[in-house]
Amino acid sequence: MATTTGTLTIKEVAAATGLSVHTLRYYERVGLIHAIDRADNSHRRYSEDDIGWINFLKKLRATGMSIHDMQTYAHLQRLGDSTLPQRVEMLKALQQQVEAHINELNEHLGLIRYKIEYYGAMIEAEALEAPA
Amino acid sequence: MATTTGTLTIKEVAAATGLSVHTLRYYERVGLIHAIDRADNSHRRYSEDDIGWINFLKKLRATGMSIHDMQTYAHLQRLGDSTLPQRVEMLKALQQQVEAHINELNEHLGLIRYKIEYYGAMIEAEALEAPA
DNA sequence: CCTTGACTTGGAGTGCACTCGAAGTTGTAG
DNA sequence: CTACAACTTCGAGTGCACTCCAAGTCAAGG
Repeated sequence: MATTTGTLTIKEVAAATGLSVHTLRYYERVGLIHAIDRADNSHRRYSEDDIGWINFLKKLRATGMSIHDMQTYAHLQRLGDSTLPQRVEMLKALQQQVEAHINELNEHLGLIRYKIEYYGAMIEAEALEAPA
Repeated sequence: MATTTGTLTIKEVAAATGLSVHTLRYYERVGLIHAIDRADNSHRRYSEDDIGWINFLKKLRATGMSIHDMQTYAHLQRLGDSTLPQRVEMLKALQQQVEAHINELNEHLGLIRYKIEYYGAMIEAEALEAPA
């Protein structure tokens, strides 16, 4: 649990995480990321741990979690281990949403595949009707 | 291919499809839905076929397709069978996106499940340290 | 000394997909 | 005749998640 001291610039973190520097500052501003360490010139210096957290945030976003809910989660995280039960509840709710979402996508995927097949057959049929 | 004549009000279609009346008008305005038949009093009268199309639109949206791309698709659809190849291409691209999305969600789901497990164990451990 | 470039801040602007408001028309019920 | 409900249009407003801008600071290079 060695809290690595910050060494990475915001640009480096942007490159490492795929978020823009704008988004990194935005995330910090809205409390998704804790107040980042500063160098003497007041520039941000991120640690490796920060990268880990940011990558986790990215995953939460990618599951469809809203910024608002992520703020709640980040806040609980900062409150420490006493909030573990609440965080587990949030994760369980998220798990169910994601599972439901995957199921829905799979259903729609079935229809898409069917249409590709069906339209493909129609195109074939037309090609036969009017051969070159 | 009997083009059923419109009998359903916008409210009924909203109830049937789960879209709001606002959204139904909006979709028509932006060209996702063709100009709907009107009753003598200029009220919209939807057909069963319209419901089918709207439900398909909902599925496209649910896969993450943008309104813009849906406009393209709807436009091609209205141009008739000659656009089948382009529509198949769009569907194939969509299929790949959805498959990729599902894979991503499954990966993140793995992490979520892991965290639920791990945090669950931490909570257990804490409960043992400080028994009631 | 001057320029360049990477950073800082606060606040404004953007794009998307709706969502709503205001004012008007029409048809039915009391 | 009046009230009401359901619809109509056009345009404005909303919420989300960024995304960008202007003006300023600071360190290093020429």
